[in-house]
Amino acid sequence: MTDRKKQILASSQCVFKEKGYAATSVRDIAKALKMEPASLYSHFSSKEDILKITCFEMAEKFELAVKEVNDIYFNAEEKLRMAIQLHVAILTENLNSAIIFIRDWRNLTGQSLDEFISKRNAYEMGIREIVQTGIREGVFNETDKKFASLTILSSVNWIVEWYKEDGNLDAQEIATKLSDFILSGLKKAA
Amino acid sequence: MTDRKKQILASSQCVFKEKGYAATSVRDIAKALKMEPASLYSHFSSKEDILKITCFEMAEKFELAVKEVNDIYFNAEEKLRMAIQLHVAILTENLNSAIIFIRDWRNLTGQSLDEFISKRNAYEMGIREIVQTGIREGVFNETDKKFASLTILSSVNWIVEWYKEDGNLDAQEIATKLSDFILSGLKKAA
DNA sequence: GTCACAAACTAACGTTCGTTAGGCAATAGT
DNA sequence: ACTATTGCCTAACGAACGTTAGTTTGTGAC
Repeated sequence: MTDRKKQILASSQCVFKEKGYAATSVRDIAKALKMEPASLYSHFSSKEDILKITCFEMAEKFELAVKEVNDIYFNAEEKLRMAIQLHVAILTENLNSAIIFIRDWRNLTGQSLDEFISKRNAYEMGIREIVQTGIREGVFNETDKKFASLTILSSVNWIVEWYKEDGNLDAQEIATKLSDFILSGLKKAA
Repeated sequence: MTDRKKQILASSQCVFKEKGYAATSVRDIAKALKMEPASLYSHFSSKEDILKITCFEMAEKFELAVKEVNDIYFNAEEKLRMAIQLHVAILTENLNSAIIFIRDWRNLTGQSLDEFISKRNAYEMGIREIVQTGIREGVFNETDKKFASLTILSSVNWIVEWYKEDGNLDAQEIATKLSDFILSGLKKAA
């Protein structure tokens, strides 16, 4: 990928973040780059191409993260904390793409959509297995594994809705707080 | 609101749920109702009118729910459990609208958008106050209140992504599980 | 029977959409 | 110096968009 292509990609993602993929026109993207709409097609084959690249680049990052966690860390709490930390890091370091990954992937069509969904499911299964490991090890409460992993992922993903780069919480702090919350809950130990 | 208008509204919401508001055309809605696009304008002034009604009807339900909780329930854990239960009930009983409420409100414009955001913020503040009460009462851990309430809301809202009416969990069960998870976390008490 | 009204229709408006065709200027390789 | 390639341009395509105007149809009230 050329530098120019990366630059156009980043700018597109910025516009998508603001208006959403479906409500953003190719002309909006071009305007943000101060170029003509038609010129975009020297770099991308279609508007959906931009969405596709964005979604799959993010999917790959998450795929690598879950692999890393499973390769290196041994006990379940450690694994879960690390998975959350990596997840938060990916989201915050790629905030525009992350929002598109979470919010706009539905606009993919055909085979891309199917492939994306299966990658998403694979990642979710990765998290679910960590939860399962914890239960097997006796350190997590027996619980509905699917339910628990969906709840974990939802609270992690939601940070893209309020995270600001110049806010008072950095990614590491967020990950720690989130992990504490997920592991220990709100209620004071009796 | 006439029955026919309600019917058209419900059908529109169903189409919006599938494709998203921005990607849905007035012609898509009309086709689902087996009527002509122009006929919709006997009932609604614009496509955005449908979105507006949907979002604000949902906002009102949530507004009433938080009021009810604050009027009736006294201790913080009870309040939080009830708020979650009502929230889940609203989502599951109005699944199509709920998805639009959560996902598509950004497509509102002008004053409607501002008003919607302020209603949303008010609701979030209601939840935050419940958390605050719990901390004051000494039953919740001292924590970042904003962070905690956002995390709670995110995990509750995410159920619209996977909840199926014919699934094996009903709304009450989901609310209980979610409350348990939020209050006690994943980790076994030491 | 006719009047009023609601709710649907047909037809079309002007705009915006994603995309393509074809050309022009600059740059790099030989 | 010539050629190929890259990256942008202008112009425009056909399709789809949200919406409006004006008309017809069906229904209930008097």
